[in-house]
Parts: sequence; C-alpha cells; structure tokens
Amino acid sequence: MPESPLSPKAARQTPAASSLLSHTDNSAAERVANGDSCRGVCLAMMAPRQIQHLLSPNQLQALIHHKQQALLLQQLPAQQLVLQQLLQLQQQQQQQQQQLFRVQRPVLSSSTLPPVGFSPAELQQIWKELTNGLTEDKTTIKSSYDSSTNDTRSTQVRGRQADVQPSPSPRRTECADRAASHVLYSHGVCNWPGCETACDNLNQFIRHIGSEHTLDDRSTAQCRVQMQVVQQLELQLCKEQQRLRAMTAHLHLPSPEAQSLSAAAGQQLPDMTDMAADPRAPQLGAVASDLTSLSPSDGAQVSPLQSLGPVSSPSQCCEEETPTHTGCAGAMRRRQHPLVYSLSSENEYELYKNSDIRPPFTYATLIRQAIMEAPDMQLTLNEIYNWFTRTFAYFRRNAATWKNAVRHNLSLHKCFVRVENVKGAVWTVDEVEFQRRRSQKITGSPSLIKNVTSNLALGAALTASLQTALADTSLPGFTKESVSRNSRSQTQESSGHNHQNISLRVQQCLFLKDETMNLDEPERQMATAKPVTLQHGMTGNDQEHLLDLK
DNA sequence: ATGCGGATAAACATGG
DNA sequence: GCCATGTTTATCCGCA
Repeated sequence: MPESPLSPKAARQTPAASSLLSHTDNSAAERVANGDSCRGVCLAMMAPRQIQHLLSPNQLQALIHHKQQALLLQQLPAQQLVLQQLLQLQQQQQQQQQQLFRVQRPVLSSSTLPPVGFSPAELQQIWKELTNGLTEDKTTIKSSYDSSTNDTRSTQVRGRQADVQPSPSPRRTECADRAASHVLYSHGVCNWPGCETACDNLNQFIRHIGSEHTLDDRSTAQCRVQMQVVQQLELQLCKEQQRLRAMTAHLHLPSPEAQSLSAAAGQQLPDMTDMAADPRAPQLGAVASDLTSLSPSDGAQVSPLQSLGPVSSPSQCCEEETPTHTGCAGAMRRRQHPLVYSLSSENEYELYKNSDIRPPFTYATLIRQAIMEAPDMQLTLNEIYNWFTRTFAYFRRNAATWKNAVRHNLSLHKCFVRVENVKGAVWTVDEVEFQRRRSQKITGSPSLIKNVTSNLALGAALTASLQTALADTSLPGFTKESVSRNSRSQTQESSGHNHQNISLRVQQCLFLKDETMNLDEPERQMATAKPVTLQHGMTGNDQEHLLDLK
C-alpha cells in the first residue's frame, strides 16, 4: 500500500488539492513560500499564464509576501543590480522586437494571411494590400479585447493612441531601422538569434540580414521565441520592481528603482507604458496573441489579457497575478492539459528542479522526455525514476504514488516500448505512436484544430511542411528503430503508419511545425533526441525544425 | 448528460 | 518473505 499523508478520499474531496496538494500536509503556498531563494526568480521567469495555472492567487500573494520579507535585509544591493540589468535587457529586447516586428508583421498577424505558396516578397505585397493602413486591424483587435474584458480603460487607451501617437514618419522609421539594425549588429557579428555571422561593416550586415533573415518560417519561429524571452523578462522585471518597491518602502529608503528608471529613461526607447499608447502596440498585441496562440502548451486557453503578452505593461502583467479568485481546480486542470508537451526552456528546467511545483505535463510526456534525453534514448525504470527526482523537486516526495503512476503509464501507453536486454529491460519511446496520440488529441478538439490551422495560415511558415506532407505518400523518416519488441508488439501498427492517410500526416506535420515554433535555442541544445527524420522536400531549416522534435 | 483522457489507488503476477 | 518491476482494473475529476 502506497503511503500517503492524505487518504484518497480526503484528497478527492478537495478537487483543487487533488492535483497539487494531495500529497502534503502543507498548503502549496506554504511550500512555495518556504522554498529557497531562487523560487521567486524562477516563478518570475515564467509566463503569466504558467504562474496563473500553477498557483492560486492566495498562493501567489503568500509567495510575494514571503519573498519580500526574506529578501528584505540581505538583497537590496543585489536587487538594484538585477533591476538595472533587467532594464538594460528590456531595452535591448524592445529594440530588437521593434525591428523584428516591423519586418515580420505580415507573417505574424494571422487573421488576414494569404494562403500558402507565396514568396516572402509576395507575402509582404499582399499584406500591404490587405492591411493598407492599420486602423481596421487595430480596431478589430482592440474590439475583441475590449468586448472580452469589458475594460473601459482599453477604450481610453485606444483613444489616446489615435490622438497622441501619429504614425511614424518615413524618416523616423528609417532612423529607427538603422538603430534597430545596430542592435542586431555588434562587434562585427550578426546578433540575430543563433546566427553570429561575421560582417565586416554595417552595409555588409544589412545585406546579410536582408538576404538571410527574411520572412520565412525560421525567422518567424525565432521571433516567437524572442517574444517569449521578452515576456519572461518583463514578468521578472515586474516582480523585481514590485519586490524592490516593497523593500524600499519597508526601509523608508528613497526608491533606487526610481533612480534606475529615470536613468534608464534617458536612453530607453518607449517604455512599456508608452508602448501601450504606441500605435504599433495593437499590432504587437496581435503578434503576441498570434504567437502565444501558436504555443502547443495551452494556446487555446490564453485569455485575452494574457494574449497581449509583451504589450502588457509591467503593471498589467502584475495585475494578472493579483488575486482574482479564479478556481484553483480549473487552473490545475488546465495546467495539465494533454496538449502541454514538454519542458521548453532552461528556465523551466531550473524552475521545476528547484521548486516544489508540479510540472504541467502529463506523466507520459515526462516519461518520454526522460527517455529522449538519455544518450541512447532508452532508460530502465529506475533511471526514469532518477530522472524524475533529479529534474523535478516535486517528485522527490511521495515516491510510491508517482512511481506507481510512472509504471502505470509505461504499461498503459503503447508509445512506451519495453525492450529486453542483457541486464534486464529498458524502456524506449515509439515516437510514431506518441505522435499518433497527439494527432488524435488535436483531431478531437475542434477549437484546437481551428487554432492550429488558423495559425498555420501563416502560410509561408508552413508551406514546405504542408507540401511535403501532401506530396509524399509516406513519411520515410517515420520509421522506428529496430528494437525487439515485447509481447505488446507494435509492429503491425508501425507498418501501418507508413501508409497512414494524408490528412493524418498533414496533421502530424502541422503538429511538428507547431511544436517547433515553441522551441527555443536552449531547448534545442538540450534536445539530444532526434527521433524523427524528415528528408524529402525540405529546406535545411525545415529539417532542423522538424528534427528537433521533442 | 456523456464520453474521454489523465491521475491515482490498488490488486496481482513475476523474478531476483 | 521482501522488493522491484510490470500489468491491469477501478475510480475520480475536469473538460469538451
């Protein structure tokens, strides 16, 4: 009998607790608040919706309160430093963002995108024709936001935008472009994420960026990743500012934040408050919404406010965390949405490694990730256990419960294949089966299909994948490694996969693309697993994206 | 109201 | 007998 502090009955009588609290005597807030000092920062590194899903408003308040107290006396100088660094980062990120979105806006705004098969230049031209003038676009976006939030402030802000912020003049835009170009070019190297191409001078760099970083799926994905980075930094900045305010208020000190801010204001491009009034802000909002909705994690559940993403001012992002007393149970359930796939960044790894927070992934997903991270993509049960405890602080307790769940999942899901070897047995992942399960999930969710397909209308971003999927009658890369199978052999099924109907493969392909849009560089680096190889009709970038499936 | 997927609990089997 | 491992069934819960 697995020992459990709470009886099953007791745990189930409190639905909210059944997921997060069922194995502890303490409240989640206490557990979080009693954690080590990095937890606040770890939480701050998360996207708002992640935090919202993980912690109830009360828990968040407890956390904030605790961190304020704990850090009060010992970390003031560090706080100032962190804040200054964050401000600098924010400044850089904003500059990059502005450059990126100026170039990428056509492909990133989803609703009026042309069908697939256009070149980037054609896309830009079509976009110009479709969205000549931004007014309608903005109005549409803001209207939907206003109606969903019933927020009269939005209307006021919109009015301000129209009145106060004229469109930038061409000359000003040109200057901004050059300034932004400098952001992406320093020390003779292109600073585009993951590029680092050496350019002797600015002209060469401009030629380089014009030819290499164009409106394609890779740039779009990178832009999206950058968006997430910015989101996280903003959230962290917000929290650090909040903490610092509390600290200085408590100590009756002149606010160093104010000093930092005033100092930074001299150099900074429009700050977040100004961005809200910037006429481009709604576009960024649309971009953010679009990009956020691309996330396979829970894109379908992003609230309008959350969808604003980077456009949200720090105050807005803090408001998201103010207690609204939404049900924790619902949040917990969403947190464990089956379409949440995997750890997506080093920050997340650090978060779950150090914080006693339940990871928002299913057991199956976690097991798969554990196996995929293994050098030979196979693990014994005990090694899987070890990965769980090593990777997640949450799984360092109540071993009997989650180990049972792990075993249960290994046995239950066909995507996990037990392979006998000399020393015993190891577990591997049948990637085809895993993807098939995913496809089934999304097939059964019309809203998700709509969400994904509308984003897939990104067109150029997916043209290659779609065409590949449609052109091939099979996916040659989707073959399993030859492993000896146990009695629960999947051989028949796997051969069947090579002849699955086109729609399924299209969906798989879309899914792969959708997922890779959510990958960032650290994740790629961490991804040792290359379970799928797609070879035909793809660009190098396409292959890279699809290969990095995890 | 219903079905589904995921989490959890638990019984049972097997082998070292 | 104990423990680790693996399988299976049952139940609960949230969601669509």
